[in-house]
Amino acid sequence: MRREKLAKLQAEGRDPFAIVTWKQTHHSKEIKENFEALENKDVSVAGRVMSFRDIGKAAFIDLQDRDGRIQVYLNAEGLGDEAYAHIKTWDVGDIIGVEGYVFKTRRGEMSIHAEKMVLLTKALEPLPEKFHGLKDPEIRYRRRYLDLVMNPQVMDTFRKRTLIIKAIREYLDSREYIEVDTPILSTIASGAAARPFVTKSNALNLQLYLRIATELYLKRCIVGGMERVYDMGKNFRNEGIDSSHNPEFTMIELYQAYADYNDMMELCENMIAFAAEKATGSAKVMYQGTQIDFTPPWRRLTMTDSVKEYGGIDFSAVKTDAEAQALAKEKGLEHELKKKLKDCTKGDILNAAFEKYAEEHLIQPTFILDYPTDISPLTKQKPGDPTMTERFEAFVYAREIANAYSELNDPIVQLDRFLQQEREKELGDDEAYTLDEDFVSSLEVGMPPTGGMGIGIDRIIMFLTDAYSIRDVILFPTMKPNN
RNA sequence: GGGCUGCUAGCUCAGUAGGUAGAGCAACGCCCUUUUAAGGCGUGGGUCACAAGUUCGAAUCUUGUGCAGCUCACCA
Repeated sequence: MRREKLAKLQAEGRDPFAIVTWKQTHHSKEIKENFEALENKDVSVAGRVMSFRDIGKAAFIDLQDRDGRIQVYLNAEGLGDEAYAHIKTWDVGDIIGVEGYVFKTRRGEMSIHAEKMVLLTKALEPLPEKFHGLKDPEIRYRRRYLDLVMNPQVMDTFRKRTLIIKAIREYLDSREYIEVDTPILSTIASGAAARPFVTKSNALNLQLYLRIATELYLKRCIVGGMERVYDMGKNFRNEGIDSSHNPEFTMIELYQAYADYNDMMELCENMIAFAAEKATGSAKVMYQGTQIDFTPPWRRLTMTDSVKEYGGIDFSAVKTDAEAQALAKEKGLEHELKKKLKDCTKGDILNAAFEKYAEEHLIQPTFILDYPTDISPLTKQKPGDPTMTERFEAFVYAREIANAYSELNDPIVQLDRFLQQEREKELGDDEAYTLDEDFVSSLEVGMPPTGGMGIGIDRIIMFLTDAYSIRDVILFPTMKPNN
């Protein structure tokens, strides 16, 4: 039916697809916000026909543009008999241009009294139903364009996404950080515990990996003397998909020379509070019915203290791996451990106890400090305690949103840590860190003491837009094909 | 990967003692000059996700497959 209408239009020499441009002087929202100034003035708008109420010798169209909707009133007096009859053949979903003057209907609806209307694009597929809209999550994600047309909240979320990302850039740029692009394709995917995607260069006849982190390249930039750098972009991890994981996701990593993890904590809480205010107008936001307050300073708690507080286990009294193993057995922690109990260090067991007892309680923004050395191969040890590192993770609503540390810059220790990881890999941990020899040699050139941090941008956006699933903040989430 | 749930008209959803498939909106036709989930009268529209099985007969029961959502595990 719509195809027949299109064919007729083309036969009549008014093919909408032949039109190249339309002069848009106003958007819906600015007309509504400046109604008094614009009343009886001419405007030109464009957008999609969302509903068409034909009442005979007059009709009303709800026109939707980037910012919302505005009603268009049309009749034969304003447009001429022939044009009016023609416009009545248009459909919901069509994209049109309208010129006319601004006025208010009897019911008080701010509207445009049409004087000229042009069909700019014919929609061959009808839109979902106007009242119930589009709900099916599969169609919403697969055909996001329909979701954007039908669900204004979705448009709002993705506009906020842009505001948040801009705010983060603004925050760092104003503090003399340099934004760089590090490689997405490389022969070694390291810098995080994750399996990479594998691809191949035809020209080089070479197996390449998609990056799982930007860390090792950014630290090379610090070695080179950039002092403050960041890379905000996609990482790729070949892992499962759920409501907080997408195989490709946006991450920022930033590094600051002559700083440590305490400086990173301050940067983290201030930057996220800044982004929250820019995007939502407040550092306090509602997330899934719970108020989250990002106002600095956030709570600071060591991992050991968190396990003591929430699990009633005092690891500061545990001296050896054997004692820790006995404790793990007593508390039934074997289940939480990846390795066999006898291969576990005190650090592995502390981390397992943290995940079991403490993590779920971390609703308001909280920094968990001082991670075991065994699970932190790129991190500097704490002065006076080689089993622990100067590392923190930030938690909100029991989810990790940031990971930061005082960077390990001793090339000899770093090589040892990588070799330990290689051994883990041989023991069957296919997510252990891969040795990057060139990175180690960059440390031999000399990296100043440096603080670094990674923040999951999608997760920050989830909290600031009240999104339950990461798919609601990624325009085109990864999906299996369905035919 | 495990468990649970869903898949019926373009959209939102009904539809089991197994018996020729329904509503609202959308579409099509007619009426209506300030409506707004406009209204009134009329009409058309389906490989019930896919495949096999049970049965005289399957949207409905059984098995398998696909996709999706939730959830647990894994993973930061």
